[in-house]
Amino acid sequence: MLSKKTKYGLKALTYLASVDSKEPVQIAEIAKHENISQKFLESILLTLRRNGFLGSKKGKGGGYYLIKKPEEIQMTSVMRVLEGPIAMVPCVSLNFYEKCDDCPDENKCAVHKLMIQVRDSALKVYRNNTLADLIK
Amino acid sequence: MLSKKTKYGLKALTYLASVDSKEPVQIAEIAKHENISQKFLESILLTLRRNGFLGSKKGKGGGYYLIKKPEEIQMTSVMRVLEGPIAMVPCVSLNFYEKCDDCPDENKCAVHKLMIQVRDSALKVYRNNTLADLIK
DNA sequence: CTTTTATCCTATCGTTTTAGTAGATTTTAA
DNA sequence: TTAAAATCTACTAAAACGATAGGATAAAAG
Repeated sequence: MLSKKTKYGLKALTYLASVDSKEPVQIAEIAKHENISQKFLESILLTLRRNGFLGSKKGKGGGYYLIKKPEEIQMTSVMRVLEGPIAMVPCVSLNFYEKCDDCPDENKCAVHKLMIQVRDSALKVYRNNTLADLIK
Repeated sequence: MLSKKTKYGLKALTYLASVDSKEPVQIAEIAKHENISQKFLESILLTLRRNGFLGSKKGKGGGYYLIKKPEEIQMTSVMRVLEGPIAMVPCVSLNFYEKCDDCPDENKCAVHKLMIQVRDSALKVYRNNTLADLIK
């Protein structure tokens, strides 16, 4: 299941990409437009800012804005920041690899074999989609 | 993340497929071989039996066995029973569809657009793999 | 018919994750 | 100096996860 965090984060990003203004957009506006709890969205935008997707401005006239162009924002990186590993098991994760303690030999593991394929197919989709693709 | 339930269920199925015996295999044997808590595995095998993947026999010489041939067991159906919907959001699920209450128009939703692609790519993999493929 | 072996079933439980909420603080513009 | 906005810290309710406990049921062996 996709977490609400990821879902809301993606919606916020696409909203920012679609308004395409040089002026910062306020949390309240995004929350209202996308039907998201404002307080919850706050924390999501914060992590997006800390991870280099958004810039912010405080005080009156403040808000959030995209730092990069939508065409330059790949879904792989967005998903990794919001949702975590793309792989469904740590033992097939490229960026968050961990060995299974119950599994003596990865190469003979059926779960491993299947999840490698699932990971690759998901990666293909995420690499193929930028923020710009999603707002077309 | 793949749940332990699904992971263990898959391992149990592949073990049963690989021993390929006409005799039922006991839970204890599977649990030991795959390093799974026996009690936990019990409940997993039970749901696999209730969903038509396994047969069982009680008493001495009892245990579990595959009902169908490994070539006939598709990963789509296994995943749906153990893990639930293949889609990451209910609004793109084929078998468990649900409308999002926050989303006014699915066709304009970026999350929807992306998750449709992810679902299709995962489905492709699961449809492409039977239990027999995983033990090769 | 009794004992043993194994599945079946229901209930419970501790931990972690999720999806928030509350409230005070800091920064900026007017 | 006041109002508007993001920032930060802490807390919480509910659900999901990963089991565990203990008895019920069924079948086979003696």
